Amino acid sequence: MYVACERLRNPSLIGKPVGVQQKGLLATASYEARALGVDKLCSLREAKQRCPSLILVNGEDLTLYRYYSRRVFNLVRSALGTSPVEKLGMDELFCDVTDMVTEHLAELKDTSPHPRGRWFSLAEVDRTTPSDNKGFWYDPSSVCPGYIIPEDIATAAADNGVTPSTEIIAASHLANHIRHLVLSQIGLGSSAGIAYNKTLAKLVGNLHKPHQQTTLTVHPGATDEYISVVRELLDPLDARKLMGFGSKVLHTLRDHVTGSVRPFTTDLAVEDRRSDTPLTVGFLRQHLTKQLFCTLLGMQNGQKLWDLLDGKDEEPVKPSPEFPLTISIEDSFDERRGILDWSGVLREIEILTNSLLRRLEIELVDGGEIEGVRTDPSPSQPPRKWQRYPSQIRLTIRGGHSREIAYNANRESRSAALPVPVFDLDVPRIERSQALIRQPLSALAKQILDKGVESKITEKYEISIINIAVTHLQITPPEKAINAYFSSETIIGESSMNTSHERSAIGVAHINGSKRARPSHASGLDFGMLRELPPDIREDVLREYGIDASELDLEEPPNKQSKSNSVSAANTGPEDIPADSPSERIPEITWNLQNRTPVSPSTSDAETSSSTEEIETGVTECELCGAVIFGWSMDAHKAYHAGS
DNA sequence: ATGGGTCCT
DNA sequence: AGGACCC
Repeated sequence: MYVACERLRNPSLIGKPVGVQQKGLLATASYEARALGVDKLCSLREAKQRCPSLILVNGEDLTLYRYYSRRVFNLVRSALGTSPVEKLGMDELFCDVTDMVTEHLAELKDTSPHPRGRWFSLAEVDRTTPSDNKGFWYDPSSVCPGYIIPEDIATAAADNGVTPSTEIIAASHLANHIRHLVLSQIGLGSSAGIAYNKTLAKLVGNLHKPHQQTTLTVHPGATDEYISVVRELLDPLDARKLMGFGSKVLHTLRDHVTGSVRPFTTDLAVEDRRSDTPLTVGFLRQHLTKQLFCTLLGMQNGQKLWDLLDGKDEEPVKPSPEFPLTISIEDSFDERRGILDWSGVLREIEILTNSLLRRLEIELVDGGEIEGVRTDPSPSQPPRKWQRYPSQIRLTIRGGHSREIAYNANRESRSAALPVPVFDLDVPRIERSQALIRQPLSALAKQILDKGVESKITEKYEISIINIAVTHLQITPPEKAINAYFSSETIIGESSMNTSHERSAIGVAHINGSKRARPSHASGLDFGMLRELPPDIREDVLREYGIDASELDLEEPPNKQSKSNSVSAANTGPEDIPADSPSERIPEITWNLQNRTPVSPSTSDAETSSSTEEIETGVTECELCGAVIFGWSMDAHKAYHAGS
């Protein structure tokens, strides 16, 4: 999906081997690149070595992908009306189309046959799309578009007497139509799986990847038909392909298998499992028991996972809320960047905080967001109103760069109330960021870092990840804060005491960082950071160093690494989308039609050819600046406004 | 591993 | 607050 989005921004990438880079790692690669031997998640070095022609794009900034993810989500939701649509990550959706299909089939009863086939009526897509998007024709005699499981069902239906249900056929055509909608209106290709539950839909959706869909027609009614088809499908698979079988679960199961099965078996197949062969679904079901699952994995979870081995899954499609539950931003640091003194830590936290506040304005403020992501009800007057108010802020730090730390190990987090004044859009963002550092973030960082004995000795912190999250998004505005959060005036009361405390903490860190040398001009004062501090804090720090602020010309950068440059390079740069970026194409969607009726997930990648009537039709005028723009580049143009 | 997310304990 | 899972 990332490659597909990049191709919408830069069509010259179409058809070429493209890799998306995040730090030293290849986050994903186009199918062309995969054909040349490049794997997802391999190191950059390995990728370049295996495929010298690989074109790399940096994908550390997710803004573009979030934007298309939102658009696809909104498009699918609007097409499906009240049907639940659940997002899984940025590029997969589950859809429970039970009600829609049921209504469709009910309507069919009192409709006479039509030469064009059957009309499937949809919810209105949205006001920018042609009216014929309120439904589509399909030919029920074509059975299901794309691949079908079991394979012979289309041809041998008459023999078997097993024919796909009318509902799964309708769902399959619906999936096909939605995929067409996403391609034609957004320019992203996709694959889909259609089945009677989430797990099976997701599973079959991954079977035929670029731009295909797969329908598993059998209903989990415990019939012999269902059992045999699903076992044939699932048994040979690595259990990791089932949702919920993650690394811990499989490790637990493997430990049990290698420990308890080996002593009393000579089965070569079992011996194999001890080394590296994957645990298959069939092996687990045949050699383990439900009771064992419950013992090993917990009562509830064990039951659920055990049922999954038979393709049984009752998980509902949970409608994803319009706004996420948390919004977070993070950066990772290697050995070169990740050895920081206290002021370095604060500097990185400030950069991240500023990025986070920018994102909150884009995603939570109505009137300030990228057009098309959420619709603005009255373009004439900009309301600029917060749609959600996070109430907590959390700082997470992962220390250490050693190879052998387990995934997610060493992460520590602390959270605090989010000060209400961050919502004041009249205050410049950088000031609000700095206030957040002062106000809870530096204290949270201290709580996490100053517990490390080692760091106290060296005055250096070994840091590999910093993450800042806002959580508990509320619809109702918080109580109005009593001011002074941003004020440089000293006021009486608790808030001024807190502030004062934090200031002195910053000053101390500086002194320690310079090996407690005499505070002087030549000592370890970080001028770059000093300039970043709000003037009142800066004065306090200087006072601790015994420096008269008037001796310094802080407006003149001591070196050319001015702070605003570094902020821009580290975080805002990639968000500045060129106004003349060309058009689009692409991604992966997984989506799903669920339970009593079909589910489908899907994923896929860009494709090259024609995506688009809509995309290439004509010229339109930008609502914001009046520029006349080709339709296909309007998204990028608007993103340009949003990012500036 | 990256830069995100969700839910459960 | 951390841990498991997902992309």
